[in-house]
Amino acid sequence: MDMYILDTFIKELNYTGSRLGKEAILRTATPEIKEVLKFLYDPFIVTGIKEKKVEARMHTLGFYHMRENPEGQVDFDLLSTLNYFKSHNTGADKDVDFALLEAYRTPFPELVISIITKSLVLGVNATTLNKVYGKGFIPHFGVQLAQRYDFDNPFGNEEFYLTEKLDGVRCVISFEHDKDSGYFPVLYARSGKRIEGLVDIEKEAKKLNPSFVYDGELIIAGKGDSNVLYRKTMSVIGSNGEKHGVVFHAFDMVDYFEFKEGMSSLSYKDRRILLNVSCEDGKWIQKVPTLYKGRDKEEIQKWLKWAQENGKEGVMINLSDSPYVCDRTSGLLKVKRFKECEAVVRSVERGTGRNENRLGAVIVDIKDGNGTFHSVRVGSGFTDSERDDYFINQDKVVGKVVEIGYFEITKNKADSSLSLRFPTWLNRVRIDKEEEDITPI
DNA sequence: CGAAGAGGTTGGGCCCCACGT
DNA sequence: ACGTGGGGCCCAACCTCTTCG
Repeated sequence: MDMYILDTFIKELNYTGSRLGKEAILRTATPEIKEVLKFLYDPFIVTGIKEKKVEARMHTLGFYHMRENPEGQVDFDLLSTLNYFKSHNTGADKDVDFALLEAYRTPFPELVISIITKSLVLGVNATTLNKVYGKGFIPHFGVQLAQRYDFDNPFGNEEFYLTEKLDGVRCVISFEHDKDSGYFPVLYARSGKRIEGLVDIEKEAKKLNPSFVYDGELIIAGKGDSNVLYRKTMSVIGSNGEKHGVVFHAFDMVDYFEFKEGMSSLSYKDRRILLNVSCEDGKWIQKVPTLYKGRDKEEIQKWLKWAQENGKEGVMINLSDSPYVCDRTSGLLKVKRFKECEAVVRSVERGTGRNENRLGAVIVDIKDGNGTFHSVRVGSGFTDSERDDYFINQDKVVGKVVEIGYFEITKNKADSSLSLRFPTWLNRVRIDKEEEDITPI
């Protein structure tokens, strides 16, 4: 592959901000460039190598000050190099070293490294690539995702169903066919990655109708704080081998082929009836109960309150006439309440990528009931101008009391220190308060 | 002209893997 | 043998810009 052609292609792509313009440039890609794009955007290709490992090995190997290699090899077989990392992807030192040696043979070592670390930013994504190169170019697995319900901007006078918002791991049960074993269930995470080893659920799933796909949430069985159950679930799902004690809570079902196409012909109302009659509650597979069905929006408030009082994450609004869409949709809405607390900003941290020369996050301290401080990073919620401003004028925030939004308090497993889940910057600096005046969480 | 879509940042916390001690 | 840190993924949040309707 001519590395200059690749470099020019990428520069052109980055030069235009227009999405339609990017599409036009993508159409000019050579088959080899398309392979590089496939490598970059296929989420199932991982290399185990990111910036930190690269930096560390650059240092060790003495590449640290070599940023360019104008004498390098222009005609370079990049695709074989990339292919190597498809199978050598545990991030071992020898593989990082190989990546560096290969990269520095070309005139564009940084470009090659950014491809291997999959950190090259082009302003396109799988959606655009598939639009240009055809469906299936980048494998895409989509499940229906909810939009946030806005109490100030509600939907019309439509019928809806309320269900509990479950805090676990999203899972889709689909069926495959095999000459020897017939139909057998396969479990997928939201990303399309297979979840293996859930043998109890797989066994029970054989009773389901294999011409449908079942959508639900995995949660460890048992009673207790939803925070604790969530983390136990993550622990079990994340580990290798056989997994036991996890329940699949089914909340939807879609025809197998319609799921593949991305949309159901049946409305939620009809799918729910189907689910009620075709999915029998068992030990490891259970239906998510309907909390309310009707048009009275007061019920949303009522059930949200119920959820909060009972330690639930929130509630889901399923609009009766909406089809199942394998994407984020306004036919499914999530309702949950965020909390706010006070904190003191300790330091400002530089960001990466588009935030390279400005604030990426701040490190704040929250205070517990004993007056002990706990460190939390907050990096979401800043506008670009706030990132610029607070990076240059750090005095505006460092040492100041601010307000932080969050979903829930988390406890560190090892040392019982506290932190916040989904922390966000609200840009409320309390000039009227000092560190001593912080309200404990 | 406002809504929706697409893209790119950022968080906590879990596991596995590689590596140094 | 054991602790530590990086990478990948699970849960996300939010902002910005372009295009659509």
